Amino acid sequence: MGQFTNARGYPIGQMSRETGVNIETIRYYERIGLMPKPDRTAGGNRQYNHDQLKRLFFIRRARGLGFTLDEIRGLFEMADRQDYSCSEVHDLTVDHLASVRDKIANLKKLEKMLSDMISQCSRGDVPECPILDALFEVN
Amino acid sequence: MGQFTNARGYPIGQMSRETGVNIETIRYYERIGLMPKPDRTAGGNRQYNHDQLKRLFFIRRARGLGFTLDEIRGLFEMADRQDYSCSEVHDLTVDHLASVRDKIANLKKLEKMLSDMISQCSRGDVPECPILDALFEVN
DNA sequence: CTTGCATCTGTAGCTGCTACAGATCGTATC
DNA sequence: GATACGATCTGTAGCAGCTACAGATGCAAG
Repeated sequence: MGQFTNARGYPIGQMSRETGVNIETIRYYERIGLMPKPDRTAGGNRQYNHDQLKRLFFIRRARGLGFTLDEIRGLFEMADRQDYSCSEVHDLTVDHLASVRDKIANLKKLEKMLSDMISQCSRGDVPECPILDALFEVN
Repeated sequence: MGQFTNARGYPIGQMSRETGVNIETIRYYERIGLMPKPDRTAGGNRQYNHDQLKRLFFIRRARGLGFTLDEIRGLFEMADRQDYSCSEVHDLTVDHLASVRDKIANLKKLEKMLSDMISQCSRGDVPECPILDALFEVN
């Protein structure tokens, strides 16, 4: 970060490069009210400030952790209230963790079913395939 | 299954009840060409046959295993060709298994990050929250 | 002044459904 | 035959969370 470079704010392309969030996605976040409407140049281009950069980083990290946009909105509301309580954030995160664990459990079941099916398969160039049979079975 | 009940085919509601696939979803599958266009009564209601019931079961099972609709289309194409080879099915399934394992691995990383964040949290009614801090950190 | 990339708005598409509204079908009962 | 009532019909729009255009401008360097 140069010392004078951002006196007039960051254009959207720089926001994108620094956070790794796609330009179209940044505009999308603005449209749905997750990012604030930034200042504009005389010509109409967006000019972001440092707080907005931090906010976008936050969104990106939270998305990376699998929070939905609505959950992120909730986190911002808590953070924006001066009196938010840490335990609300805690609870939201615990809920999210539970849903992640749930997904893991389901995927593991899947994994077992798929690998069982695969191990039944002789892999020959024949028209009898135990995998297709398993899927076609009516009972 | 009664012996005469389906002489004239299954109406969509029965297809739905037997397979557990939502009526709207069955019509959706038809629209995207995953289910064939069924016969119609004089009045225009859909009348399905047993093959179509099997096909819908197949879709439902494959969806349950996390195959995408496109992958299922691929499986049907293989099954519909008289000369499909079992090893193509095998390979598609192996690929799918790999993507399931990949998802599991990613979710496990997530799980660890979330549970670490949670264990940092004292849960107090204070405005310093290590969870929010972790998300807001710029570096 | 021109070149040329960056950005703009607006809209449509993606996956896999789901949810209407408003009309018609089909069957049982009177 | 009339009527009632659930099942089904078509068509369209919505959900999450983006992504991908088209066609018009902005802006900075040479």
